[in-house]
Amino acid sequence: MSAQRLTVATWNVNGLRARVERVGTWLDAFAPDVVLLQETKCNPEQVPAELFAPRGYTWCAQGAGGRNGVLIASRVGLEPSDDRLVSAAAPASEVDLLTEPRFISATCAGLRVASIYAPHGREVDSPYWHEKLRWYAALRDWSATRLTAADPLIIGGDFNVAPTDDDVWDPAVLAGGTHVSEQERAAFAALTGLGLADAAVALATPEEKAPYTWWDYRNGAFHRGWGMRIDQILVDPRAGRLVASSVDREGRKGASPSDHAALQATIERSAATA
DNA sequence: ATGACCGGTCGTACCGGA
Repeated sequence: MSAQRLTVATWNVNGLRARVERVGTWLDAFAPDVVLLQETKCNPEQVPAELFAPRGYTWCAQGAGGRNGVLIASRVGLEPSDDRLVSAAAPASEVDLLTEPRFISATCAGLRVASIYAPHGREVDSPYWHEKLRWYAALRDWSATRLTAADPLIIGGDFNVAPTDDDVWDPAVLAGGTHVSEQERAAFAALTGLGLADAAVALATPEEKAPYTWWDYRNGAFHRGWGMRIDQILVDPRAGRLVASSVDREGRKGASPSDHAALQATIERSAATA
């Protein structure tokens, strides 16, 4: 029985139009089968088509102006979905982040994949932070529904949560802020609690913990190691066996990087499930 | 290298990011 390997990669590019050259270099180097981008900061019609078509990718995108924006590109087939995140609860203030382009899903090679950009939250207990939690509840509900469907589920993106203290450079410095609060961590844990594996954690070892994916532009944070692991790929075990995960630290170096590094995960699917 | 941000915008300062 043969096996098929499939690599899914996620990257918050912080402006796709400003990152065309780097994204192209990265696609050529890693050749991911499925690409999940966040913070494209452009409308779908502004997506640089020359990035994808010549490399054999088809893509779909959500975007509205110069903020947020998510995209899925695939070279193993792509069937877009118009699913949206829906909340049973109304927003508690005039702020409604479920209307922003932070979620898109598609079916690629028999897998349902989603590219997500979780809200930042700004400050703990602010209206934006409460919206972050409401957004997470909607993502959990959507994920639970998808896990009852036939196609295995993979969700990748910028979750804007560091799931444990191991995922930040200094818990004491960050205490009291967003990304590390008990409520945000519980919201993230509700997703893994559905049975989705955090790929980087699943493949980490005692000697090499799951690597950071984000470093602040300011204060030389990257070179000081002041990072956080806030980008994840969550994998339904039905999708296959996790065999590799890596973070492209090189892509965070040099001139004009994103403040996020790309994260790749490779699964091995049996021929029976492919 | 001992110092340190960036993209996008009805813009040339400001917002939002994490």
